[in-house]
Amino acid sequence: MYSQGFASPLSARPATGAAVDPFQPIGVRMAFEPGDEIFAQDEASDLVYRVVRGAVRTSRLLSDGRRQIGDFYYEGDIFGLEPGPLHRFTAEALIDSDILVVKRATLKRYGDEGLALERLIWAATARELVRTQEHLLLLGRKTACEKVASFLLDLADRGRGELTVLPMGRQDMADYLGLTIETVSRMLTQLQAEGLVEFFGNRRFHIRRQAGLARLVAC
Amino acid sequence: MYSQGFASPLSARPATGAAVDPFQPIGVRMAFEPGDEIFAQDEASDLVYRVVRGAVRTSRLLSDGRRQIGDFYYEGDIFGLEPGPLHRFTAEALIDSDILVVKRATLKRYGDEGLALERLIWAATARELVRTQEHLLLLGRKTACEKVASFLLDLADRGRGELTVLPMGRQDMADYLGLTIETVSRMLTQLQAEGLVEFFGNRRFHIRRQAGLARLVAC
DNA sequence: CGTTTCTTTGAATCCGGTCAAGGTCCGTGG
DNA sequence: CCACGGACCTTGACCGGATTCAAAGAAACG
Repeated sequence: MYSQGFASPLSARPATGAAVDPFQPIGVRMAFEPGDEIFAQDEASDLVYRVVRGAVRTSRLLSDGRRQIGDFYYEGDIFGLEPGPLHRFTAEALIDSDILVVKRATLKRYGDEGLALERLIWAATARELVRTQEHLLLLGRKTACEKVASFLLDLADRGRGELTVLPMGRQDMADYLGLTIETVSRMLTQLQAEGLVEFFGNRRFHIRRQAGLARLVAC
Repeated sequence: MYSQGFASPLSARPATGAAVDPFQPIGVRMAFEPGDEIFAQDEASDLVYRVVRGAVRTSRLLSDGRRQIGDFYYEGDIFGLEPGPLHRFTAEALIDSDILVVKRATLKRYGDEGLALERLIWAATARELVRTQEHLLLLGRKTACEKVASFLLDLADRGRGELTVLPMGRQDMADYLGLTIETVSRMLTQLQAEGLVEFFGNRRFHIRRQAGLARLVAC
């Protein structure tokens, strides 16, 4: 639903393997390591980004250190779109990632391809809004257990395999869900004890009872 | 910042007084009473709405009755924009309101005016995203006291007078802030006791110490 | 002026947070 | 291959902010 089928220059796929994607005349491909900053809050936002490989988080810091994660972005996702001239969130790589970077202003020079891209950007903004609204509901009116269940289901929906990989640590999950790491951990333990999910190590899980989990999500 | 200066057919202003605005060739003006539904969740979303007079809330209901308010809209605000074909929130009038309703598909027929409108709609969507992101931070990482303080400041920033009117009841505030009415009430009492705001009746207040309130907001 | 609805206040409870160990995972080097 | 070390995760005990339950008080309406 998210990562496939964009017939546009931005659709560089890691599957091609090459360092410079042959289907990719626009933009620059950059590599980031875990924790690397891709752009910072309050920086000028004239670039658009696409995850070619890896995973990214956007976040905002309150003055006293509290942090809220805006969203996570995976292979194929576009991010860094801002309605204004400045980034309202910081973006950082969660794991080793290749990011395609395009100057927004140059898109217009690319004729049809540029137009297709502009359309793609509009679609990405729309998707951003929808996800943010869903996130709102989660933060405002769901319990800790429902939050964690929602998160796991959402993540599993993207991956196509039985086994889903968590590219982020517990602290990132907590800051996305508006919880503490301890609470996240406890809920994961609980969901596992109920036989709804099963973890293999800290960052691999699969959903045992989809319906049971879905019942917890509250919608 | 929000309600003035749109040089477009949608800028019907209540100040003109007439039931049918002379500057308003497009769209239909409709009247709503408190609690009236303007559109429902999961309804088709081919219309765009503008508050000519009054105030509106958008909200979403979980199956068990929990409710999250998406946002409040006041004079001049555009709402009902959806990235997809269906409304993801319900919209209801908070007080007696006049709403201008425009079919989105017809905009294209209006040439320059239609184009101006499309641009206006893009701007409104952008603003929507920014506000939703701010709301996210509030729900995820702010305390009850900070939430209420943020809310009052945000509302006061829109009105130009000393005295600000709350067009919504405590339950609506609570469902916007992810709290209960009791907690909202307690925080209001507390802020008043600290001399930061002053209430005149339940729905009128003014800010006594802007800086003191702002210090509570955490950003 | 009485009725209804909304708001405030108080007391008790509980969910999630805080603080503090203890355990696990995993990369590194012996 | 195993031992070590550090980062990350889990668990437990306790605490506290927000909710819940209950009732009193104000405001709005006819």
